[in-house]
Amino acid sequence: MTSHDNDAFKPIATVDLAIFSLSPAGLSVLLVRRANAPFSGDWALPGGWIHIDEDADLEAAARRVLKEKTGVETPYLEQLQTTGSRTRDPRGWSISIVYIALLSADDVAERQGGMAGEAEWRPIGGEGVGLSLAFDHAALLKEALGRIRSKVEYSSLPGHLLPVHFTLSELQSVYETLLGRKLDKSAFRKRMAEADFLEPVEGEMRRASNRPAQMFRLKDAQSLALFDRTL
Amino acid sequence: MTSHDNDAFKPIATVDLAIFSLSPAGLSVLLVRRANAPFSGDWALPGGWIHIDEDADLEAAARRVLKEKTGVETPYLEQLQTTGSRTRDPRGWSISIVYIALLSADDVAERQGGMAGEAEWRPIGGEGVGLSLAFDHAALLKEALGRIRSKVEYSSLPGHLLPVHFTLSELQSVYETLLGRKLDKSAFRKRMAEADFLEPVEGEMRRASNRPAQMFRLKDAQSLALFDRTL
DNA sequence: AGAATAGTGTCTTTGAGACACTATACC
DNA sequence: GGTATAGTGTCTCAAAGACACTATTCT
Repeated sequence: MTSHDNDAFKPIATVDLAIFSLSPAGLSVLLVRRANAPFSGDWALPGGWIHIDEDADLEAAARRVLKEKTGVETPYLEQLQTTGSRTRDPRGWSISIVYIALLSADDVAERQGGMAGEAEWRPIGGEGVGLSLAFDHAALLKEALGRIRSKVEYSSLPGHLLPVHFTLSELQSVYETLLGRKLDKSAFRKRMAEADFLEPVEGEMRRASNRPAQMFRLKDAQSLALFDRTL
Repeated sequence: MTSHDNDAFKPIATVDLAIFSLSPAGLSVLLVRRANAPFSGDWALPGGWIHIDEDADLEAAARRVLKEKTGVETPYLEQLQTTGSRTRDPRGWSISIVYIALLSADDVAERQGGMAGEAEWRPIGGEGVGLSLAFDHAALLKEALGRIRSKVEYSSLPGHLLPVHFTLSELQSVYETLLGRKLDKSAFRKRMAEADFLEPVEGEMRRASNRPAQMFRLKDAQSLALFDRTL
């Protein structure tokens, strides 16, 4: 047995989540207020220790944290990156494995009030949430935003933030919000048709005081589809 | 203090590296033969425990391992992903943070024989090295290859595998090797000029029994430049 | 001059963007 | 018919690929 089987030499390991959804104000992230030291009272990304007796693997740990904080079980979930250093947590050498989760608007609507206490959706303004966050979470959130904004250009990512059924106009609107620029309707529809990650919901139409619109759903709500080219 | 300050609840944490270079047979990866259990005698990606008294952060740990195994200090280094589960290491719940390193051909030439014993360059054939590897390292290597192959399409990645000075023809040839297809010379040169990550080495020319070729170097040997569009 | 590779110019085709048009509902 | 949004067609322009041509060295 080496000295490293002595647990005093092991770093601390947590899983932290950047959980995103759409609110009327645009893209929002879920933050929790810390109850305990360190950083007691500060806002932070939801997270928790890895439970080696309970979690089969890292993704299971991330899903457990997500379930605890939001009640949602099967969102889009992707590993972002891992940070670790001697100084990021005053309690000692610490590692954080960060995941990004995208919640469908349906999930968010269902869970109104059913969320863990002291958790709150904060809209994203420019670089972040305009709050100082615990640990290095402000930097982690910035990384997560960078990843999301870059993926909007070449993936089905925005579709995972909408309700399960949506129209092409609604989808285009989310792309425009996240990209911060207008897209051409004709070109957009051509790209969606090529990309082939949507399927029409037969018979379902969005009705209003105008021509009804075909509703669509993602062919696979668990994974992103990537485009050949950029939008 | 919670029960998780008891170290028996902490997972094991290691840093593992997929170190790539170019050999006459094409892209190669550095493997080491394990001296101790578990998987004693098997080939594995080079790696090691995080030394919480010595490593300031994860990247420092990766650089330390790289230096120990190859002697190289400043290659291109990027975090790939983190795996962790109860079953991947028989000693217990274990996390591996995986990094990709790209070694310049100059570094490899210098270190001939200066490498740690029982380390060996293995050429990549299709999906992997054609060996069964310790732990889940075969899957990790496959992920690393996927990342590399995808980045060749839209980044300066191949330039990091060449000697510090190289010609455009040599660079094109590496792109072609990694992509597995031929590229048009004219289009390739236009793209490289736009991408703007190369600078000519004034006065230096590759001489042979034909027209001499201008030599180039990367403007930044530590980071990748990304293209707007795909090759 | 011939061989070999470096480096550039041109033509054709493809695809994205701009924009206008048609379609179908409610009022 | 008027209005509002859905959905499609067309034209233009720019970028990418194919390919041919010129340039420069050594033998």
